[in-house]
Amino acid sequence: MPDSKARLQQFAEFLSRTGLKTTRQRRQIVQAFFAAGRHLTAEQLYQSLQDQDPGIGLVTVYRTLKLLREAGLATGRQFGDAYTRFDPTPVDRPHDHLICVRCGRIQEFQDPSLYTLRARVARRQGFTVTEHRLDVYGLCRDCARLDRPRNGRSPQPARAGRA
Amino acid sequence: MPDSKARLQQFAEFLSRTGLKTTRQRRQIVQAFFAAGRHLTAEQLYQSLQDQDPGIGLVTVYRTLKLLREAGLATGRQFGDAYTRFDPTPVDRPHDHLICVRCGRIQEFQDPSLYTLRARVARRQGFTVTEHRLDVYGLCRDCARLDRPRNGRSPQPARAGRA
DNA sequence: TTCCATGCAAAGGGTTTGCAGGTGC
DNA sequence: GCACCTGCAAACCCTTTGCATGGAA
Repeated sequence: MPDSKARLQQFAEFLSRTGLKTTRQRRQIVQAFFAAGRHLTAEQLYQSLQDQDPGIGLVTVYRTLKLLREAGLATGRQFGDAYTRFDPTPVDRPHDHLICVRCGRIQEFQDPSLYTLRARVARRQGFTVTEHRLDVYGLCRDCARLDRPRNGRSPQPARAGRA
Repeated sequence: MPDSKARLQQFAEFLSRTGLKTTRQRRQIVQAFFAAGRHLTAEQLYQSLQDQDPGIGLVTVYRTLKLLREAGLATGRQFGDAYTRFDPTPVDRPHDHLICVRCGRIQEFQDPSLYTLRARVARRQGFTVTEHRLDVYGLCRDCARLDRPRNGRSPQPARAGRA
């Protein structure tokens, strides 16, 4: 949670600029969002707020996340399960994801050469790139280790259901 | 639709191997699926079948697509809208996607250096890669052209709602 | 003749919307 | 005080499931 203050500020400005209001709920949701880890679902964010203020509805969380996206401060992604997961934007550094198909763990990585590739592909196809998303699927170190000796299935199964 | 005969054959084998039955509906759905373009939604596949046989239900299309996935002959992807889109598998060549955020058009590309990148990233993070998925978002040639002179919004808006 | 398959209708499940009462500004 | 907000419940929408009838083997 580096410059979450600045982010809160940005959101407040977005609200007043758009003629919207700063409410207790929005403040808390946005604060919790920037303080939390990445890849949160609306439900998870909602849960994390219940402790400090049970009077915040899931619906308001959804609505606030929508505003955050409109403000350019959040991005939504889907990783194959039914949920939309949210990240702060602009993210501290652009990154992509490694997803363990066994335990559902999500690791991040960045590789600059991806931008070269992206530009090359776009040029060839007459496309103007604005963004991309790369998901790499496989087994994380722990799950790969468990897989090699034939161990039953172990780590927590992901709720996911990739094709 | 190169070896769609072979694919039909594979599916028939899968069915009998699993103790399932080859029905008129399954034959038609699978045939239409392999004959059709890529990235079809269940609904689109269903529509394309209505002409030749109105007696095929959407539910059966869903069920058959599920079987195709279990047989390893189809893959499902989500591109940011609510629908799951289906591709024949193993695909003629591995490919990734360029998605126009304006008109929803989907182009394909392949770039071998992606595999190098993927391997490098995995090695660094102790990950064992099985597959990946790269979606590049932006404007296709036509939409970019329409965007430059300030033209209202034009081409068919995607039903999508990316973050 | 035995299961499996189909189609309809209804249920699931994440997300959005309508509405009546609250609350920033 | 006028909009905008909130929370609840209900609606949405794609997809799946229950059930009674039909059909492959």
